[in-house]
Amino acid sequence: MEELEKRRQCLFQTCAREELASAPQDWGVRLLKRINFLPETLNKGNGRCKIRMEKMEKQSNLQVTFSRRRDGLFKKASELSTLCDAQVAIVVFSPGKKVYSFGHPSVEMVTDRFLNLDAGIIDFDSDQPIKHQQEANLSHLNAELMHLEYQLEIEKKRGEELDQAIKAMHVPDWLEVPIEQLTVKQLNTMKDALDGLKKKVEKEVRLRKLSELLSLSYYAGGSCSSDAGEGTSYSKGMY
Amino acid sequence: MEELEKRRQCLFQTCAREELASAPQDWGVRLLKRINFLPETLNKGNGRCKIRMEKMEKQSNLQVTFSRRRDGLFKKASELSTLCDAQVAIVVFSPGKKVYSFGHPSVEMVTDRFLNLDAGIIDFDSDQPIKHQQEANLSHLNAELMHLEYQLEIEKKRGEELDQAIKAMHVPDWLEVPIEQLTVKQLNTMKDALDGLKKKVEKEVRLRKLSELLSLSYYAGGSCSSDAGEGTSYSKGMY
DNA sequence: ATCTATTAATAAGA
DNA sequence: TTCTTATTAATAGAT
Repeated sequence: MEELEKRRQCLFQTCAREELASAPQDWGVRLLKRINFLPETLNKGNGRCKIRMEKMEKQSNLQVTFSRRRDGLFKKASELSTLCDAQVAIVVFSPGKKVYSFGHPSVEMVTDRFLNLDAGIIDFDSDQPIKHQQEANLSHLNAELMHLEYQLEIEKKRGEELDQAIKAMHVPDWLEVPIEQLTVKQLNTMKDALDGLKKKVEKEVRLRKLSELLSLSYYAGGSCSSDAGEGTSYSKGMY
Repeated sequence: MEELEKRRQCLFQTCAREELASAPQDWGVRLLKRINFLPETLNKGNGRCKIRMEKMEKQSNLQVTFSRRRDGLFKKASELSTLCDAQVAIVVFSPGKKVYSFGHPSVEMVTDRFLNLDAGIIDFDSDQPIKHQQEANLSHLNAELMHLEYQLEIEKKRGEELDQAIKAMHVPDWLEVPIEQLTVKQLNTMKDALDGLKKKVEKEVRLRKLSELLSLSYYAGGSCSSDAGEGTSYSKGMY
């Protein structure tokens, strides 16, 4: 087929260029991705897109995303319990007030165990059940704190590294924007703008390279496959 | 380099074979994957392998897998709560008897809600001081969390207002650069710079969220974290 | 803990 | 809801 032949040509030529000199381990995949990328018309369907980690606004998307991710979460939990012989319980309330739960061996079993740990053994004649409760709560909070402090440490470290990297790269003057004076929302907006510009730049680069080769335009048809499957105690209720 | 040459040869030969005749949409990626596969010596490291969904036998692997998947599970839960504004609680017991939990807004809050649904309304009669105490503690924690969420709400609202303002200003001038007049090299440099700046912005966002939560939390410098975190509590304890 | 290569999850659209 | 496609994200195994 001639479309195939065109692709071959394109591949050969690009492959013969010097950009492979520094061949990383996944050079092939990168190269082919780039090639597949070139003709805009080649991509017919929309694939998965990156999303921002914040509340979704569109109700329709939110609904379907909630379903998908809830299922995914329960699947992960199922796998964890299977692979590692762990007990897991999950309870999820959707914004629409529906409740979903997953439990291995059962939600009640796990939460019971957890609550008993958390509240201490409730002795019926002790004169200080309160203390038990408080201590349990305290150690719980302490554990939480330690974890959070650890996370903070990580963040700081990473931040410093990034600062170093940026300093080392001599950012052009026009990129110097007083980030510190912006709000989070502004920063997000800026990030989007940067993404857009970056894509623009990348596209320009691709077009430049392509114009040196040939002006090929083709389209593609194709298929894919998927799989799924699992089964564990999986309850879903509505209230 | 001769390794590169080997790869090229391999690519050319395979590319000339007939197996591409039925070229699917991702033919390139598949092809290159297969090629990377061919010469064993070209694969430096081992990548992810498929695993069977059954109890892992090797203790060493089990331990690390448990950690990874637990983290992954909590991350997914965090994302679910952030994206879909859902309440999520997870409790996990490792085979080693350690307990880990995740909750948004807190494990107690969600399990409470769940148990109340499950068992009906708790009697508020005063013949059970223990219950009273527990409820008092819980309501204390709950109040705290509600406060946090309220603050976040305010912050979000303010952010949206600012976002509107920004949109009204259009894209800043410094983003308008005459791409068409640059060389490929300049474009690449620019791309790198954009990447750097983007990372910087993302980092700033993270730090903002972090410091915001830090200043809100009144437990001895407690903090929260992670790129999805917001008001999510993330606890890990040992008993 | 890090790295790499692979599998798995999933955002959009129909 | 379910299917498809194209990407991003998670993670198994080795270092």
